[in-house]
Amino acid sequence: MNRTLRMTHQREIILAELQRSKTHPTADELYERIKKKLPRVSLATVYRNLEILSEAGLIKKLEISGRQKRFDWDPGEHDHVYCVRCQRVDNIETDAPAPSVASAQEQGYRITGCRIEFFGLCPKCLQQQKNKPSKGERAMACPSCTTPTLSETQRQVLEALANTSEACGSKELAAATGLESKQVSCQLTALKNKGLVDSPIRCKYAITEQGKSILS
Amino acid sequence: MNRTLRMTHQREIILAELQRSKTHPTADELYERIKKKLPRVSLATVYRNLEILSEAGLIKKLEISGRQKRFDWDPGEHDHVYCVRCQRVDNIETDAPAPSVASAQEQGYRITGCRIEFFGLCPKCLQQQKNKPSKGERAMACPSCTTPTLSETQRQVLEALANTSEACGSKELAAATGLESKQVSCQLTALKNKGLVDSPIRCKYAITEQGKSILS
DNA sequence: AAGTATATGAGAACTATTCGCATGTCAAGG
DNA sequence: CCTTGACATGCGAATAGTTCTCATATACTT
Repeated sequence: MNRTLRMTHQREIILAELQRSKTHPTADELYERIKKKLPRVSLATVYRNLEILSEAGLIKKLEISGRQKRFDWDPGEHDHVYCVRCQRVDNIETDAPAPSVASAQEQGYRITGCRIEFFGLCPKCLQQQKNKPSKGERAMACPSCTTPTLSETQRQVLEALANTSEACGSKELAAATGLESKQVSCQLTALKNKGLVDSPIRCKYAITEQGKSILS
Repeated sequence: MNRTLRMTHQREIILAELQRSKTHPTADELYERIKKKLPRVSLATVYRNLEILSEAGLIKKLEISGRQKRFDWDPGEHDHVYCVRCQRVDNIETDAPAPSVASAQEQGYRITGCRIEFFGLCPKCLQQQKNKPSKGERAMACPSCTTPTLSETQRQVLEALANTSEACGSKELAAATGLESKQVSCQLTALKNKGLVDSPIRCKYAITEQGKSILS
């Protein structure tokens, strides 16, 4: 009835690869690395084994703050910091006493443990933020900095905007593109959120550098 | 450039509904409740507004341990307990000092906050666990106790098993069902994991009570 | 009242993860 | 050394939770 764990080749590699990593990788970061040594592994196997190994207590599963799970080769007690920007997770040392179970008023709960997470910006993201002060609040809105993809309509609007020398209103753009003005203003909002367009004067729009570069 | 928040009807209702809840609901628990007052709302609206409201600081988003996000009408500082079994989340009071930012050795991080979560079993789940001592370790393996669904092949195997008076081997079952023995043993494993079948003697299988009940 | 900025509804898309099944492999026993 | 059954794997499909897209509707500002 109680299963016996078998140490298969893939399991060994997965464990080894995790143990050599200084950070706390996600399942698919590991998968990418493992594929180099074991080109035929399946992502499911990686997930499965990480799960199994952590149930067996050989590693630890970190379920930090809503995002992907991460895995820790060190199953001992320790706390973590994570970067709210790039999601990186590191160990952290604290000299505060761990809040004991006794210290909490457990209204009827049977408490079995406690997790402490710090969060903030990692050194790298801190650096980046200093370099580009990120005009306005926009940077916050868009967590990932990947190149945005444009819908057909958005491209049309953006191109029209690229052809004007000065900021112009949505009506002119509607005329230039042949689209309805409702549509245009809606697309402009989307483009603005992506940082491809900005609005130097209320209700006037201009293409940004980023907007130009995406067209080429 | 800086957006203005509009207090729309749906936003009001969402906020009101969250504020009246004693627990910390997930987005779609809220959605279900809100639909009763506002039948045409869309789930996306609920998500969007919860996000916006929490950015605005009117409510708080709880990203606890890997599962769904939950929302808290109280944006003030406080800690939480959650049930590892049913995922319920409650507030918890602790008399331990909050680990200050200073107490952590932030290797290059700029730390902006800290989160403390306790976990364990909530009163309800504690009760349930006492009532059924859950034979063996099986309960651990299957976190959710929902009725499992059977594939066609599994049902065949299970039915064959129901027709035998004693435990039997996979070969006999293969003969009885007309399936290949490989398939049968594979399905047996699946069925065993679901608790519908057990193996009183090594390599002999029998249907469990639960298995019988699922066939009817 | 007009016009712009914002918000919404509906459903598609996306991401991270798990499942189902056929097939492969290991270890023990005849 | 060959079978057998337990345990593993690869693959693709399924799922859950959440976000995005776009047309349309609504709230503010002037």
